[in-house]
Amino acid sequence: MNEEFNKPYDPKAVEEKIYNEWEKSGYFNPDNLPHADKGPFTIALPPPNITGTLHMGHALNATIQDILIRKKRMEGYKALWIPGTDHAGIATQNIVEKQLKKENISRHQLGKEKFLEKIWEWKEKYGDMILGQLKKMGSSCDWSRAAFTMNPQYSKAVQSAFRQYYDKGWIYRGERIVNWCPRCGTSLSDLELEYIEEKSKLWRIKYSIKKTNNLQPITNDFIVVATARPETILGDSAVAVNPKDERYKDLIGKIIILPIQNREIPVVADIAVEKEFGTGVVKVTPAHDFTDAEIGERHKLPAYKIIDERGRMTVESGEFCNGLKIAECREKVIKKLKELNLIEKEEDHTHSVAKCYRCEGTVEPLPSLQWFLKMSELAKLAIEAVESGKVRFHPQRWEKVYLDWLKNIKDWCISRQIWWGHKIPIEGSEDVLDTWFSSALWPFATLGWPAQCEPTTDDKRQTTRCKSKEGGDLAQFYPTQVLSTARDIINLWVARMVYSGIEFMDKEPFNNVIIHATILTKDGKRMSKSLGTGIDPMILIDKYGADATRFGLIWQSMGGQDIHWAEEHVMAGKKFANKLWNISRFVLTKTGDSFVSKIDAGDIKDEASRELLKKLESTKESVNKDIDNYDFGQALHTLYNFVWKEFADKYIEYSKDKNSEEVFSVLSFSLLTVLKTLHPFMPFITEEIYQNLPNKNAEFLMVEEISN
RNA sequence: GGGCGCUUAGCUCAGUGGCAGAGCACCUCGUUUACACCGAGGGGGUCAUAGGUUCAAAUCCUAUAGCGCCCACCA
Repeated sequence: MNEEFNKPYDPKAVEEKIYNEWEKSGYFNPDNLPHADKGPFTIALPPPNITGTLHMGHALNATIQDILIRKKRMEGYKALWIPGTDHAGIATQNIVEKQLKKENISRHQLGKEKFLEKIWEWKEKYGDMILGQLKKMGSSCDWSRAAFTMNPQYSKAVQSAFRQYYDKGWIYRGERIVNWCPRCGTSLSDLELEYIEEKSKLWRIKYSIKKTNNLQPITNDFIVVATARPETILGDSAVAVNPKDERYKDLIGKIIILPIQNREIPVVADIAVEKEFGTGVVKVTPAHDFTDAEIGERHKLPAYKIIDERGRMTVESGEFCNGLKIAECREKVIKKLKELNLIEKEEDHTHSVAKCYRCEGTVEPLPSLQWFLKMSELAKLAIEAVESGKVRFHPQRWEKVYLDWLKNIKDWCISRQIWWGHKIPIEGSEDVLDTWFSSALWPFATLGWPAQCEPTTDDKRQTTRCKSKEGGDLAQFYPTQVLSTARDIINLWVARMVYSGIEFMDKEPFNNVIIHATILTKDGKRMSKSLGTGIDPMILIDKYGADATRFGLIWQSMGGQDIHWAEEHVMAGKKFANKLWNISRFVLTKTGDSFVSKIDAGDIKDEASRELLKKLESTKESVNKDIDNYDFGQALHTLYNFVWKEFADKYIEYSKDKNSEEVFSVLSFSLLTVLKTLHPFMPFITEEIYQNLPNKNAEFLMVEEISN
């Protein structure tokens, strides 16, 4: 027995050494697996953004995927886990910009070329750091295939995808109201907004009605509109009421004198107006509100762009506020209206405001010339994939989130006015693509699409399809089997991968989607770096070891429920590792040269031994079943219970005064079986113990054969 | 406004029709050579509330309350 086999178990002495041995073996690459006689089993790691380091969610997700990959590898599949990182457009640009700001440099001072160099430097540093952290977790990824969403070959995939959409007429350019982040200076898609509740005011403002002639009696000489954004008065081009609202029936068609601007605008009837809200009269600002834009279109109203891309009032807003910031203009307008005695009432009002998901600045709807991808056909593909059951979510309830979004989808604004990203491959456009445009291609772009394709024409769908070249990765490893990811990117990413896979590869990119738990603080708050409520998985690894950290994460993942993080389960994992360590020492000391790796259960006569083997068998079955159902926590509980209660407390105690070959064989066989079954969950310690067995079947436990 | 999830021991959570469970914490005993990161034993719960179905409800149904999340054209 190895003299390292001292007590207690020390993960630090083991984990790095074992990981290096695994890497050296080459077995993370399925091409090198000695007995992979079953089909390929592929998982594409959701590429972490290069914006920082890994958090608990990444750690949980890496563990889940590693469990699946390691189990399949041991079962004889050509197991491939493709790792990589995402360039994460706006997020990365912002973080590098912040970095520069500390040195008092703006990206504009630096210039585009130099700035992009800085980002590439950042990418090298943090990209490597992230991959290093995945290794510390024990992730058995094939690093030789590591991908990055801005690698040269990946860029080719992005261009091919764009071209194919363009050739089909699904990409178009248009001046439309988009979500605009003045701080980032770019458009955003609907999914890139975060809404937060803000306390504000609702102002009731009097708009006077123009007298047409003296013969027409008018009941009031003004009407009252309610608004939360008085500064947009400057861009009003109508006032609208509900056509069925009896109160305002006579008003439809009348002319209103817009305050401050003194512009004449009509009263229109539109179904978008709710009779019950506010006064039932709404001001219409077609350039700066999505609903108002629709009303404007229906009534052919002019759109005055009064707010510009920097969040300042434009010339078109008039001399009154020209050049002011939005908030300044609001103050000024309110002051003026008060002077004119046009504010009837000012009341407290809470409403949700759209914020940029990357910088938290307020997003302004404004008209802008952008590129769009037509979604109607693509959405159909993604909907069908889930409704037909070809793609399944676990837990299933997330399918609703996916389908609800796809069924109400709008065209996707794919252009961004930032520097870091894939340039739109059209002459004269400086825009880059939404970072999710490239992420959407991940499951096949990482495997060599489109280089490994022979294009074939599909008349039915009038599209060029990819027929994967034989022998290449794409033919061999696409589609992947499972995707495991966080719930907040179901639509942002999962849905887009599904239709992209079908559109370009004619095959869903995966059949099963695991939506793993979200990890919250103990009192149910979001873990956040800025609030200091986050927990760094690397610190846990340092304190308790990677196996214990993985144990703690999985122990708490039950049925996809959110996890209120409790560190004591990681400590339990550390104790369990130590228990296993001592069990192994006992078994190895006791059995010595009699250690056997195979037994014939039928030959065992001893009653307690037969009983243990029965329980061992049912534990194995139960664990396999649970993993197949993605009930990882349940599987670990079952295994833990067997090892500690049945094997250690009962059988090992029983075996102490027995010295028969029969008992020795049951002890050794049970230990080996436990190591194999537990290896996907706690790979380091199980591998280390395996290395100390007197006779073993394989070079590494990682490639030991197990049956399912 | 719509949707989803949760509420079980001090804490974190399993348990989906048949005697209330685990980990941690707590108490008692135990320096038996695998392990004190241990072993043997123990205390502790009106299963959010109200009503219903059933021989039987933590579990199924209805309503209510609280917590959390998501979506929406919240003027």
